[in-house]
Amino acid sequence: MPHMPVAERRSRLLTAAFDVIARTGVSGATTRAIVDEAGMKLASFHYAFESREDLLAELVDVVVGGQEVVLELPSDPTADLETLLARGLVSYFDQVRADPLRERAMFELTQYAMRTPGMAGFAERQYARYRELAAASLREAAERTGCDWRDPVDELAADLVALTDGITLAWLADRDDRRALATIAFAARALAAEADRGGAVSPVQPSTSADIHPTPAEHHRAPSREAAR
Amino acid sequence: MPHMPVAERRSRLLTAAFDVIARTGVSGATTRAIVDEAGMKLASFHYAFESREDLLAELVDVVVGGQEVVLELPSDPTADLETLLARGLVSYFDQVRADPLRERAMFELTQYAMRTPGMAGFAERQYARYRELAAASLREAAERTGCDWRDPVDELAADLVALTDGITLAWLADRDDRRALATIAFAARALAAEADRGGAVSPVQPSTSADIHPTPAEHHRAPSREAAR
DNA sequence: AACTGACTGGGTCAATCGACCCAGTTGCGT
DNA sequence: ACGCAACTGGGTCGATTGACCCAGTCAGTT
Repeated sequence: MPHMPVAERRSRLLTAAFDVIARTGVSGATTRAIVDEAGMKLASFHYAFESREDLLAELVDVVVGGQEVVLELPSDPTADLETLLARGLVSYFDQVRADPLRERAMFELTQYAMRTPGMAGFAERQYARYRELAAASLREAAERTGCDWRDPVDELAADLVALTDGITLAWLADRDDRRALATIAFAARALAAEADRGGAVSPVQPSTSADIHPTPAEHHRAPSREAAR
Repeated sequence: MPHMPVAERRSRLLTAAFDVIARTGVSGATTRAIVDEAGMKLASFHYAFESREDLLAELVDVVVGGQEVVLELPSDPTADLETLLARGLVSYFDQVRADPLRERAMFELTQYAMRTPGMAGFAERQYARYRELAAASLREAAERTGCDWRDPVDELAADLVALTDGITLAWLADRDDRRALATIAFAARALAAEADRGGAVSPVQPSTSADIHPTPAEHHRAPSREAAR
């Protein structure tokens, strides 16, 4: 309603568009729905953006570049590599659970970019970014536990991205927390098996998934944290 | 144009709708675009289907139920478990490469089902079906090589589905054949590590991924076979 | 406090959407 | 060959869409 600089207005419209896309998909993100979500009038839209396509292109750009957190590794000096990876994956999964609509919007935007002629490269860049972040996490995990990856981290990063994608997609479809956590345990086991322990660390032994469940018997429960605005 | 039974007409409209969705997404699959693709007139649409939603619901139903091939295991009595899984995954990947639009349409329909109120269960059923097929493949692979899965196959099936989903999604985004095959090698290694060799089979040893690449150094090349029509 | 350019609000436009209608035509069962 | 139900074709409808316009209003500068 009140006056505000263009940059601010553009930014607000972008987050509003993202929220609308999360709820109703890209096709539901009409100019009217977006300005409604942002609490503006329709004319403000074409003042801030050339067109709807223009906004969507910028949104994809911002979203790809702003992608930050993949694995948040706990600072536990006693944990071995597999446990560390499992904890990191669980923390990622908690993020997904806390805001499922965000993940849906991400997939939606990726598919939109893939099928829009001028934006073919965006989806590719997005996955390159994912791998980048995954590689950083893998490097740090190995360093902390004194392990060495047998193959280049970039290769392994692609494996990690594939696993998180698969876990996320399946969970979005069936919302089965238990199964997702079981797959996370498998993923940690599989990734840890790709490393040699470099120093004097005790050998990695196959573990059950029980020790990585933060809240063991809490299936199908909505997360406490609300979606960030 | 000519007369034909309702069932035939419905069927043709369904496949036409699937093709349109593959090309332009669910939102692009308007009633006019669908009948155009099928070579019919607009009135035929509402003669065969109650509404556009009705067609989409039936399409999701058919697509979920008609899902068949996941892993096609080669009949090689000398292959060990990991090699068998790797070959199966490569054959799946070849299918994806042969008809990428089909996979895109599948993801598109899954997302549509997830965000459409009345069709929440369809996405869940789809993934249950995926796991079912994956479990069958895993069971057969273990049986052929005389191995035993340490955990229930249903658990492992979820892992396999996550991996194939992740591999497919990443490849659709960047079309990097080499990376996809490397991830497939990782997947086969990781899955095979979940089995105990039951009989007198030689122990599974870590292998490089070189032996499963059908065309080792062919990056970013479009597949030779064209999408099936 | 006056001025002026940045910004808003409400309205309009052609295009496209799903849905529907109905007079005409086709081809099957008999 | 004939009757009639199954089916087609062309047109229409209200709703929604992206885009645009312009007179009015606000805020920062002087």
